[in-house]
Amino acid sequence: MWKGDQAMKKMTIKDVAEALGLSPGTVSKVVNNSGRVGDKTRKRVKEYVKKHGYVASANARILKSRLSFTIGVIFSDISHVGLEHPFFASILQSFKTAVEERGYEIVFIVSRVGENELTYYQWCRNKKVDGVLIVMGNINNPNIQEVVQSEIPCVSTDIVMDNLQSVISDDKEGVRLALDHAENLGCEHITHITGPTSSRGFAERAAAFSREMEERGLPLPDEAVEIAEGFGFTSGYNATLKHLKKVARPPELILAGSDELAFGIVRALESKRLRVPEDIMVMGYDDIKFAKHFTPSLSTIRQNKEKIGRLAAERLLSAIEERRPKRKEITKVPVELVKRQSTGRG
Amino acid sequence: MWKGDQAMKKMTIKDVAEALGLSPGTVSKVVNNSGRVGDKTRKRVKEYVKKHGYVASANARILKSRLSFTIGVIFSDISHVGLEHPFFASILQSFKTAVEERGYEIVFIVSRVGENELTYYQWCRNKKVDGVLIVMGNINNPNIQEVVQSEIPCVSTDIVMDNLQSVISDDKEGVRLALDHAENLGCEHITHITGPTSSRGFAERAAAFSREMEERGLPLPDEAVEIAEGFGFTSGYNATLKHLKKVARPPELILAGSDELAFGIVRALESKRLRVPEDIMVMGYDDIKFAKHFTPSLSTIRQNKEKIGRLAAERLLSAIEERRPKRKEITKVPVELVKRQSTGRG
DNA sequence: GGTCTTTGGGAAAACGTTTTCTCTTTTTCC
DNA sequence: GGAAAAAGAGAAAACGTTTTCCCAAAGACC
Repeated sequence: MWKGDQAMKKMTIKDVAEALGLSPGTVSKVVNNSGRVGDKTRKRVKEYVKKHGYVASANARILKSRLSFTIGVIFSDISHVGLEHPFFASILQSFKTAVEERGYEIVFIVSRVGENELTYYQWCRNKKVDGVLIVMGNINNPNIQEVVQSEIPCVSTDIVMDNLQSVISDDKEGVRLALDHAENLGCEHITHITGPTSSRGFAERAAAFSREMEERGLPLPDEAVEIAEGFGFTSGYNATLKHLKKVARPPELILAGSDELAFGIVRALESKRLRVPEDIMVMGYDDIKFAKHFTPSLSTIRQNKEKIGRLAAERLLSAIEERRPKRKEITKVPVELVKRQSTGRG
Repeated sequence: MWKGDQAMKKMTIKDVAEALGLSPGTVSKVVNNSGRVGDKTRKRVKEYVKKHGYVASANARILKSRLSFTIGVIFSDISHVGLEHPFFASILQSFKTAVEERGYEIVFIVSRVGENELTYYQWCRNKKVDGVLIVMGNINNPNIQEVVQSEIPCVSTDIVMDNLQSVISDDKEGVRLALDHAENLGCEHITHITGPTSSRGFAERAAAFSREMEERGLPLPDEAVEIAEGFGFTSGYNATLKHLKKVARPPELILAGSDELAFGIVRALESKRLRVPEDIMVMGYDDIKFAKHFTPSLSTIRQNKEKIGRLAAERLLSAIEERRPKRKEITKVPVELVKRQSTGRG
């Protein structure tokens, strides 16, 4: 027989109070370190609680006190790749461990509960989440706008909006580092292949690329920026073939908007008998775990995913605990150039 | 000024009742499709609720009705790689979408809340989760044992225990397919390099490997099974070097316990001037997304991660909704051989 | 028309906390 | 020693639901 048959009854605050000859209120005060309680009583309660492993019902507590110690996570809906996307998964992981260290937990925001649809904001109110992390979202999504403009503290590691704190990589710097590297390698004809510009990161890098190229006086024909229709391997592959058809002569270096795109780019080039890096060099962006195991190992701009997640957690928790009014604020996290074979001298 | 200043007051069931000249009880009955309510009233309530987007406070509901529509997820603690592990992330993702389709949501079980430590079981009771998914866990962890032996419905996609439903790959079949493939390629001297056998999957594959090798009458010296000290690239790399030192002559094929190990194995071999697949073949296990982009692309045994997650969800939700007594039950999900370059003819 | 059911809906007691008062008792201070 | 202040603890009212009774009205039946 399974042990559940003898499942102990859940211990409530009343049980504790009774066992100690106190009132529930007093016990509550001890547990929450609030209110005034005598030293002796305090100690007695603390000991009992520790010994018997009492812990307050989360739901009752939240219901009464409107503090849930819960962070809602918006992982967008765009297809259900979510957790399988290494870059976002990394950020979420470090955010998660950071908030957990401070006693919070994360929960995914969904827009359906039972039968009826719910906006993100309604859901958050409903659940009384203390804050929201947007790890992947679209600026134009009204659901996201609503929650960002609401009274609920938010932070994003992806988008930038009014009233929203963002913790993101310094994309301008990233592109600059990439182009410095390219110039050092003697490359002048450079193409940027990136993902849909509906994603802020891609858009920003594309813009920075054009600006930088111009400033450096490097050639910037229209075809120098190619937008792939997605962000995976296949998108990079197809975009590359398309690009090669457009241009008279392949560029000397291709800067990808992400590592996954770069993988596709490299394979597409190879399929056209162009060797990387001998005939053409390729740089990625992100430095996901696999970039260094790829062949050729991928030169890339490393985004500090761990730090982004951790910083986002700090910002959000401060905002929650200090009840600051919301305002737009952007924290840029430095990026780093990682040189590997894909831009190595042949 | 941000919209939060005018944040609408949350609508409660009382507001709805009042607006319609009804009692909260009646509204509740309509919302939950329970109890007896006249057709006209029912319709009136439904319309109002839909129009004004009322939705019951999750916490109040859970507190009263002991049904949370929430699944706790145990992602173990072993380092904090969790979400960054492609195999487990995939399973979790498909589990997540499957339960969300049925109106449940997932939440990560942590063993600390505020200041005090909590066992998984306590945490579950505290949160009133309806069920638990163990996506990565250790049989010997008392915390896990406790929750598995409790009255809370559980399902695992990793471990196998008494009173526990498991949805796992057919590892015996996987190893058989791998060895069939090896034999077809004319390999006899085969080594298995796998991860720590504290993980069920690794242990099972190692066992299956030895058994199968014996049954086939293939050579099975002690060194034929090498246990790496971890499950990442580096572990595979080091284990391979260690293995090569032990043996007089390298094996003809190495079967890895996971793709990530296989990546390390291949690179280690290459560092010793052994070409894959010409000099020695390598097979992975899992077929994570990157296996096909690796060079050489990795032959592997594909675990159907999507199906495992989905099936686990189905099993768990049925168990919850049908209130079946718990018992050990293993659902094996078929695996599939994927032939790629790492075992291709040179 | 008088009983017997059915039907629709409300009252109120939980669920397990937190928190604001209030009330004693004790301490402090001159 | 007495008044004022402080300290310690309890009572009770929320928080927003669900659910069990219970009661009145209406239908059904002979």
